[in-house]
Amino acid sequence: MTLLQDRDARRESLLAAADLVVQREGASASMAAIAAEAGITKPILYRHFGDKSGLYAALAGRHTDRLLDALVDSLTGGGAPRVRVLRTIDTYLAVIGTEPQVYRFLVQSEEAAPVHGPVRGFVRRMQELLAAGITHELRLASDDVRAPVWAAGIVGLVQAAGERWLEERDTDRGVLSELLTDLIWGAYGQLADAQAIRR
Amino acid sequence: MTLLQDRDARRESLLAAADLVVQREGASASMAAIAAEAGITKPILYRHFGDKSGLYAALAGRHTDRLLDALVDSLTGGGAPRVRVLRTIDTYLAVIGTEPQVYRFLVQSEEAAPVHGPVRGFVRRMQELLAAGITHELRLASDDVRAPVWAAGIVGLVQAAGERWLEERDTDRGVLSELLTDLIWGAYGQLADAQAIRR
DNA sequence: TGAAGGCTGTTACCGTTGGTAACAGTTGTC
DNA sequence: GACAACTGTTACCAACGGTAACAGCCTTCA
Repeated sequence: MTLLQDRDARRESLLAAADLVVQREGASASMAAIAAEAGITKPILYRHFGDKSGLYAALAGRHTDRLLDALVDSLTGGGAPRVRVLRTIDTYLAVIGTEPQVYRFLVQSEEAAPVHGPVRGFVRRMQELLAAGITHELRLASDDVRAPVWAAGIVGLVQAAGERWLEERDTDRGVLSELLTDLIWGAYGQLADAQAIRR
Repeated sequence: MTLLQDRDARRESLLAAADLVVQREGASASMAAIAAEAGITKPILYRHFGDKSGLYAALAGRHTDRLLDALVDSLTGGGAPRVRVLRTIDTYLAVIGTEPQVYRFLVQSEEAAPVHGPVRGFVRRMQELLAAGITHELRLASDDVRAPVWAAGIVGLVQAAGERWLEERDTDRGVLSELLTDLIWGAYGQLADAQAIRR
């Protein structure tokens, strides 16, 4: 029992060290450097994470899980649909705006392929969540392709607008959240009116 | 003169060989393998492209330039704005649907960071093009942030929906193009009505 | 008590890869 | 015919991911 606790605690401390090195040296940080930061040697890292992609996946998963939790809370909290969407977008922007290095590690990281796995998983889960919400909210048929297409689109829209905002920072976060929500709501009406498209 | 021609022709043949190897072995192809495919040795590659990221950037740039040309043609061709947007989206989907390996090399390539440069350049040019078009079409003020935000969003929306479509292939291309155009048009109206947001 | 097994940690090594220095052949020029 | 410039090669280096083999330590059980 305490063994497992020790193992988990150790794993956490290793991830913390890896986080440090990645923030400092970028995603191309070497396993030896991470091991040195943690005060141990390479084989221990490999015993814990299998290989480099395992470590990076764990590192990324940690962040995506946290982000996903925050977004799910925002989306499933109280309020009218539009309020919930606005709140979710604002939460997303708040997180990436507060920790841009983490964001860059996750989506733009030069030379960090293993990260793609967790990130894709995160994006997919977000899409599924939205698609289910849309299907329910608009009372669409369960095989109407428009829900997943729209869900994928909205995720991409917010992600791209957020990335641009990170680079430019030419708007208040709240204003941007409102603008994006407005845009989405306009298209939302479009979706509600038209005919079903079965897959 | 003929020297430059030779050099360019050679460069092209090297890129073609690199293309082959990358399609076959993925983006983690080694420089030695590419050199072997081209029938020469490593230092020649390095003399032409500087380093690995130079080669990959050239390779990616080739594809993004081609794609950008096709999209610009579609977008600036004749027809009403909605027709031009529909045509552009359809062109995009046609290209990525026809050459999914190229698409994956460009945006999902495991372990091919240098590619991000050209791809980001491509995305940025596309965003600027759209932002200018929107500003002009809706007669927005040149410092209205909504145009670039919206442009970034629409690019992200189409990209994300396209990526999902590549994985699922659960709709006809034409139907998807129409659906995306409808969605965008709905938001477009939203944008036209609201107040300006100056940066 | 003491021997055996498993866990934690290390050193030292291997194979591959990106990248380069140094050298050889070839061709055009004065 | 010497010389410069270019094209090409071999042979090497450094760094990195990954692993085998060994050493100490703590628990467990006869």
